[in-house]
Parts: sequence; structure tokens; C-alpha cells
Amino acid sequence: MSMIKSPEEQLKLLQKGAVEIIREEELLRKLRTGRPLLVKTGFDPTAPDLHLGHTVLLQKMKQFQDLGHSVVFLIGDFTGLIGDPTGRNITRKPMSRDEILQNAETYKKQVFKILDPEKTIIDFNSRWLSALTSEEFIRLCAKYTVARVLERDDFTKRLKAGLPISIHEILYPLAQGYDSVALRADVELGGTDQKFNLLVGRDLQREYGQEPQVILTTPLLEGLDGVDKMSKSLGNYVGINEPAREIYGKILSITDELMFKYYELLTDLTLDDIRELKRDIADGRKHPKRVKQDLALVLAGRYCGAEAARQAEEEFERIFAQKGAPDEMIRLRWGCEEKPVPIIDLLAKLSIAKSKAEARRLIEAGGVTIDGVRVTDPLGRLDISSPRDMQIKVGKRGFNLVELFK
RNA sequence: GGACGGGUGGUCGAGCGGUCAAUGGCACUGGGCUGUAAACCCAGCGAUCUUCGGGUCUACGGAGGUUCAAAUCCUUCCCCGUCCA
Repeated sequence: MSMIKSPEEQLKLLQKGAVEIIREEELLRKLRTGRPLLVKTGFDPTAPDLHLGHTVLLQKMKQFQDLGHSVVFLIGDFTGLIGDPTGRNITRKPMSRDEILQNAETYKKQVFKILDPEKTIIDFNSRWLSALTSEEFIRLCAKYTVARVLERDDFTKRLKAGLPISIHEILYPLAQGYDSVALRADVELGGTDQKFNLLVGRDLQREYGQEPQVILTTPLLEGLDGVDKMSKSLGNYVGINEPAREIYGKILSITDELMFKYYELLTDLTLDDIRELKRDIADGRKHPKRVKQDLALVLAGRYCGAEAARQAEEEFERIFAQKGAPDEMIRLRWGCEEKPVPIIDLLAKLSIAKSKAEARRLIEAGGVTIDGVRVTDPLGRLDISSPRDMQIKVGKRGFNLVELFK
């Protein structure tokens, strides 16, 4: 067990990597009581694939755990019905009990790559939100005003832009805030985009006669595109359940600029360390690719093990630096045919290309290679009369191994 | 309930009777350069058939209609927004 740290030491640790703590002196006071604090963090039930963006938050949760506090991983199965207006989702289909439980299981598998299973409480907010009677719900609504909800950035913007806002969306912050009341949370963690929702929790707790929770926000991690925040629906994410080679490859594809952000938010390096890295690159002492590879190694290693990460790097070098083939390719089978078949047809039938038109485009663009030879004629045919293995490469990463059989 | 504006391809946004599979930006895909980086350059970006010239089908909120011809005009329905009540 770790040494008990003083409240001041704890605060210092928790401050690192936090964008904002509201309010610090309250947190300190709570820490001074000496009792384990109840730390709540809400997660959306619709996206049980955790990615690096979530880990920023999870690391912070882990920190609380290591300091001896009690962490609630709250799955917003009820609020999920609404859909957090923070994004741009307007409607969501209700999820079945089974789906939710299944997602919860998926969550657990991933969350415990970071969190301590012994010290994590997993809960669902439908437990109390579904139980509210209409009357209680109205009473809850009575504790907040439309004007205050509309203060939210998202809403203000949408209102100005003439975009619709549904009633249920303005109820979202209330529902989430009520979670804090139900749990009697001491602290709630969330990304900076959650600030408003977290603040509502404070207000509601006060309304219900509780001591308001402290809120701690963490920075949002930008996705691989470096534009939007990392999210599964935008497809710009790195999942922590992905194989090492995926994590490694995705990290290597980010821009140099973004790489430093990732260093900052995802590794233990201090800002000084990062400054030094930048300097070394500027001076030519270090190659930016190497620095990026180091980052990829750390992250792939964290979720897949150092050995897997090392192998990922090796394979990466082989494929891209030496133009080789990966260890694992998509394996396909196809029966031999007497007559030579149009390559376009073959690509479409094997689902290597979505349609014949796409196959044709790919060939015309020079993106198709068979057994290392670039296909140049979109009308070309291929002799597939005898059984053999054939390697078809589409684009930079589409490796397919096609087995021709009799 | 009333007045007005609007619904176009992944997205934003032109087009407002034919030459429109629909200008353009973004996103995306492929190629080049490179470090699977950025920037940049080139090409592509509904499906299908093709003797590679082109043909066919499906698409501009839904359904009808006018017309030789409609994303474009009319009717109606649905949806969204703004203002008024």
C-alpha cells in the first residue's frame, strides 16, 4: 500500500494535468477531512470502445484511487437516452437492457487496463433516474432555469445559428447533475467540454442541501486529424483495445505538431522534457520520426505490452521503410477459373474494392499491386487457372493474401 | 394559429425549365515528394454495362401534376428556422 500523502501533497499531484479545479480550496478542505472522497466520472454507454482521449481522464481517476479515494465509473445509460448535446447528436435510439449490460462488460475489460478493479465502483445512472416519478422530475426541473441552461456555449451557438434545440436536450445537464446528488459526489471529473454539466451538479447539490462537489476538468485530446477532439464517431481515434501494430501505426501518422500534444497529455514527460525534445529536433540532434516512434512505442507498450510494441515497430519498418509485407494480411479465398478474369471483377467480388467502379478508379490511380507488380491497365485480365497464393495490395495499407483453390 | 425564409451528393454551399450525376470549398480515396508527418503537386470522388467512343439506371425532403423536357414551375404532405400571437 502506498504511503499516506498529506492533503497538500495530494492536491499538488491532482493539479498536474488538470485544466481547472473548481474550487481548489474546497478540494483541499475535503482532502483534509481524511476520509476517502467519492469521485464520480460519467461515461457514455453508446461508445464502449475506450480510446486515448478517455485515458486522459482515466489516468486522473487512477490517481485518485492511488491516493486512497473511492472512484465511481458511472455509465450514463439513462442520460444516454438523451444524448449529450455537447456533441451534435440530436436523437438517439433507446438501448436495451442487454445492450447496456454488454457495453458495461466491454467497458470493464478496457477500463481495468488502467483502473484498479478492487477500487472501482461501476454504477448506472438509470438506477436512480429511471426511478424518479414524474412529480419528482418536475421538482428537479423547478430547481433550474431555462436562462441558465441556455447560457451553455453549445446552446448559445446553436440558437444564434438558427439550429434546433430540443427540450430533452436542455434536460440533459439536469439529469447528469442529479447523478451527483444521488451519489453524494465529492468530486466529479470530466473533460473541459463537460464544464457546464459539472457545474450544474454543484448547483443541484446545493439545492438538495448537499455540499457541492469539486469539479476537475482535464484537457481534451485532439484526434488523429488534429482538428476535432478524439471520438469514435469521427473515426479519428486510437482505441486502447487495438492491436499494437494499429496503435503504433496510427500514432506515426499524426502530424509532428500533434505529437507534442500527445506527449503532453498521454505520457509522464514534463513540459520541460517536451521543450527539450522540441529543441533537439530543431537542432537536428533528434529526428522527428524517431521521437514519434518513441511515443508510439510508449503508447502501444502501455496497452499491449513492451514486446508487442517492439514487434509493431519492427513490422512497421519492414512494411514502410523497406516496402515489405506485414505478418498478418487479410486472407481471402477464391476458386480457380479457366478463363482469365477481368481484374476489376476480381477485386469487386473479393470485396477488396467496394464496387467495380471503385476497383477501376484504384487501378487508374495506380493504387493496385499484384504480387509486387503495379496493375496499370484497368481492363486487364488475370490468369487464375492454377492454385496459388497471390498478394494483392490496395493503397498503402491494404494487404490481401488471396488463396486460389481448385 | 399567422407572416416570412428554408430542406440539394459525406459535409458546407451554388444552381432556380433543357448543355445537371448537378459549379465550388472542405472531408475522403489513390498516386508523387517525404519520415505512412506537414506543406505542396496530380488524379479520383452514385451504381452499372461497355467493342473504351459511349450507353443505361438511380439521385436534389415525400407524393402527385404541368411540360417534348423539372433540382428548377404548380398542388399537397412532412420537416426545420425566424418573427408575431
